[in-house]
Amino acid sequence: MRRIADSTVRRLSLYLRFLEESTNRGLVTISSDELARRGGTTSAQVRKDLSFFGSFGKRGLGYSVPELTESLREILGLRRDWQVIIVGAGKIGTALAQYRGFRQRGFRVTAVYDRDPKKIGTRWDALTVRDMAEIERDIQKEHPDIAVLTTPAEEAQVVVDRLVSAGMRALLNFAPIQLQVPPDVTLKNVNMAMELEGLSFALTNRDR
Amino acid sequence: MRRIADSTVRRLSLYLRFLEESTNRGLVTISSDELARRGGTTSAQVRKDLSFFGSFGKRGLGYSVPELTESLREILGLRRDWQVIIVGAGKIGTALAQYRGFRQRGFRVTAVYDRDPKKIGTRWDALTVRDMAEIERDIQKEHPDIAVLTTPAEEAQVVVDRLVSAGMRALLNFAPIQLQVPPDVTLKNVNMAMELEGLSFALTNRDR
DNA sequence: ACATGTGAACTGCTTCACAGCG
DNA sequence: CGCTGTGAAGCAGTTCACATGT
Repeated sequence: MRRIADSTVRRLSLYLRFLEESTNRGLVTISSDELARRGGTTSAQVRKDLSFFGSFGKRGLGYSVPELTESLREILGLRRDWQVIIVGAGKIGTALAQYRGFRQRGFRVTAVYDRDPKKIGTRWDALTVRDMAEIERDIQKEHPDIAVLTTPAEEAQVVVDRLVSAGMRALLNFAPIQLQVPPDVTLKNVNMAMELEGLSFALTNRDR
Repeated sequence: MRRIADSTVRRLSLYLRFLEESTNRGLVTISSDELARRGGTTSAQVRKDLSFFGSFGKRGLGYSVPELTESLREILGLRRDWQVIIVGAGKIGTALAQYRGFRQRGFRVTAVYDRDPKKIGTRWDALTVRDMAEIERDIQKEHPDIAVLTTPAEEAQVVVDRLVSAGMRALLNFAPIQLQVPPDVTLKNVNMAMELEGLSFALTNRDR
């Protein structure tokens, strides 16, 4: 398989969302044009994105909603559940741990870590905040798939180094800092400061 | 001014972060190469990014940390404060409203809205949750600059339409849905579901 | 007739490489 | 000599346009 662009994967994720919505509305087929309108892209883009993985449509007709849904789940690796740990039990970590959308999509939060003794042992729903000191042991025992980082920026790189050497290979970073990871580790960033500054730039330079 | 790529603006935001860090470490000058290493890019990229806005460096020397910091603040529109409202007082909205990083960077959360009567009137810090019904009036009176959307996905588009017709021109959307806005409105998305699915894809297709 | 699938053209971001200047 | 600033080249992602299959 040829290398797939990040932008393509993001759009596949969107298409899947529309397909799920279409299923709920009882639609049986959908065209690349309809998928494109909802995703703010073009029909050619939709077809090109899908073409990297195979031929899923019927000429003259469009795509079968259930079949394309299943194909996208397969492509995105969503036919299985993923074990997620959250590192950092601050405001955002807490909010994420309790966020329903995760489990609904097959991302099961199985542990939350913090190093603050006041937080360790606290319970939310079925989760107890664990001691950061135990994280290496736990990773080697429980093999979580994805770590979500919600520590303060100052600690994030140190924590990442620990997670990576303990074996984590997929990280979602919320700390407003660019982390360094080895090439076999996949890192995605959610950087609200950056997005806000993007809005600030747009507002400032609107009428150029 | 020529149209600036989104990716460029995001990097400028990163450069600014490193510059602030460099200031704290007492550095006086910095080279494009150093900026590049921290941002996971190349020195040519750094120089090209900056070149869209002017010449900030000294040949043979590099960039003055305080001068480049100030220039980037200017470019990104960060020499003023921005008024931010949060729409949706759920888990994530609550976490964001209390997030210190916002105010530190000049983004002042001035109001939080929800339509749930049980939440309206609740106080956090200096903020009281306001009734969603009053949002149009408030926008016209208080002229907030940026709205952060943390409503459930089902309600997000309706809320956006209300915000836009009330005059909002910059939106940061946390709902896992692609929103439609007119071309004069700037919309940025933070979509955790999409990032997680990107990680799922990477983990699944790693050894292609 | 209609919508897909895809090579070819195009657009625009990134990288190169070097002239220019301190 | 070192590092910036920048045209030119390279490359990746997007769009076009049409042959193809139903």
